[in-house]
Amino acid sequence: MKSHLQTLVTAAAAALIKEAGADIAVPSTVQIDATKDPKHGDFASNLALVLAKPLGRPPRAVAEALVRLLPPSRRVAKVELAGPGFINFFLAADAFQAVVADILASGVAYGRDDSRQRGKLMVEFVSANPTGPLHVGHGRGAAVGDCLARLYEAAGWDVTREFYYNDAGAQIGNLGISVQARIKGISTDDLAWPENGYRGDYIVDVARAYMAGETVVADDRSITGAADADDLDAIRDFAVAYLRREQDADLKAFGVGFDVYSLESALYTDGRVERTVEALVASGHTFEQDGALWLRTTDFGDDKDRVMRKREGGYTYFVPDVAYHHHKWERGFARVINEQGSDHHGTIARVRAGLQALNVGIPKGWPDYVLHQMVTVMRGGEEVKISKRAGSYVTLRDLIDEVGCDATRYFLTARKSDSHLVFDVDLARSKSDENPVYYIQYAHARICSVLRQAAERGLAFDAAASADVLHRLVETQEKNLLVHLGKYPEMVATAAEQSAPHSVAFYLRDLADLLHSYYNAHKFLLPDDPELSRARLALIVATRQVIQNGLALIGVSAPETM
RNA sequence: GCGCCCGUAGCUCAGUUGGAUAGAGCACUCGCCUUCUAAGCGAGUGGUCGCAGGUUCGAAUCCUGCCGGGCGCGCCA
Repeated sequence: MKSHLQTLVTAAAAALIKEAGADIAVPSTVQIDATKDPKHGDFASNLALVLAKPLGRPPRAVAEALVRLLPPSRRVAKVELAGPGFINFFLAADAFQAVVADILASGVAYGRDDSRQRGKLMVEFVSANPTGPLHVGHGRGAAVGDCLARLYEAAGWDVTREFYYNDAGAQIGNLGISVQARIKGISTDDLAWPENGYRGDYIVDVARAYMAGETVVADDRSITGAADADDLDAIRDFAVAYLRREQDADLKAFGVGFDVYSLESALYTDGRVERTVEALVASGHTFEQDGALWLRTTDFGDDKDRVMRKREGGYTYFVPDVAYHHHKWERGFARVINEQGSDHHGTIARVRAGLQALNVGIPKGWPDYVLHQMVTVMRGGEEVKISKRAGSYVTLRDLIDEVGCDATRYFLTARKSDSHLVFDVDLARSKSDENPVYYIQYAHARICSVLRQAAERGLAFDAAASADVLHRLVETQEKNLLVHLGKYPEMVATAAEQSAPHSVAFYLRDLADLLHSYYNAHKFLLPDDPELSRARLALIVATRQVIQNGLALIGVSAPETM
């Protein structure tokens, strides 16, 4: 609808410029906006205001000329001038009603572009190291990252979900020592407890499973406990697999899955780290100082140079990071989105700088980043900080167990990711009108309920019989609903473009709002007027479809009863 | 000190590639269930969009400077 109006207005602008003999270009994208106030029609254009200055004529005069030159359209019922020079479009009723037929015909594909023609795209997210249970912050990353992946898929990208982790470094060594200490009966209160040991209760579970000779199977590895208290390598390998399995279980309970797991250790064993160093040295951007090897990342916009090889030997994490991202590029991902906590934002400039130094044709701003801010968990008006299991932080599992997967996903998705998020546990678990999750799901369940009643009363919905009765949808609530349903594809496209999953949650909240208002104002099952009944059922079935499609994007279920 | 992010109603937050009178939920006040689920609806109260300048037909939105909060600034990851 919007693009149709853009075509009309662009044509009018071209004609006007020609008529005036002016040497200016028609703006490449003519702005057409849905109006806020129905008095201003359905859509409005500010083009006359934009063209007034270059044409050297008052905005109102430009607007009048544009209206005069506007090609006729069956879908436009009326055009008005208003305010300083806005052109307001009033559309014909059937232009809105047609969206119902469109949705019913498209089904789950409504709002989607399933062609995958836009190319390969990777979303790397969560990427937690296997040293403990996932915490709320990982949960936010999982919810946002997975929703982004679904949005990009809906927008026509061929999406790969990737999880990157370190299974070898100092943190993992520390993990092994911690488990070994527990095996030997050392507790966190003892003097012998390792200085930087992981203190959470889950370490005890790992130790017990290892000594019991359990076999653990994670998504990307499996291992059997060797039950040897002195074999630190075996303990470490077992602990990694055990904690990976725990994380997989949490992610599965959260409805999040991955296509690829990448290991930092693999970058060393397959020689990529070494090759990266060689390539960077060959680039001429490295130098030796204080016994260390540095990369002059300041040549590429970083605010200080970075060490690659430490004085005592061994590479900093920066090198495998560059190697890893170079590999992503080689794998053919023209677009990569790294979803991370904003506390890591300092790494962005140096990774991009390292990739530029390689000089292999990677664009300057590649890869993209979506950062999320911290999550504060509140219960009973107070901040919750401690989980028994993890020791020092609230786990994702805690939240799922307490408020459920649906509410957790909704609350972690429904905020702009670069804003701090206050997760109110009491609100999320309340089964009342205060809770937006239930509000949206209730709208869906209500429609299902009406359809059950319809079947019982012999008014069962029939898509084929509804196509030619849509002109009966003329009430205010029906118009509002039709307009909002028509905006769904644009919402999906914009949310993907702007990497803004929260707009899906807000759209659904508004859609549910319109449905509930409609429900309270009008009846759907009208034995005395089967034609109107068919039209209204078609409208709410279309609404149900869009609620389902939207909830699917944020990974929240659409229950048929509540 | 430097860099990034945030500051909008009492609370939690939308709205930021400049558009018409700044929105929603909660809370508060008043109404609505013999009728398809009241987990719902309607009406009302509530704002110097952190502050001060600037840019222009027009600024919550763009620019500059302040104030307040978060995060980062390791030869840790």
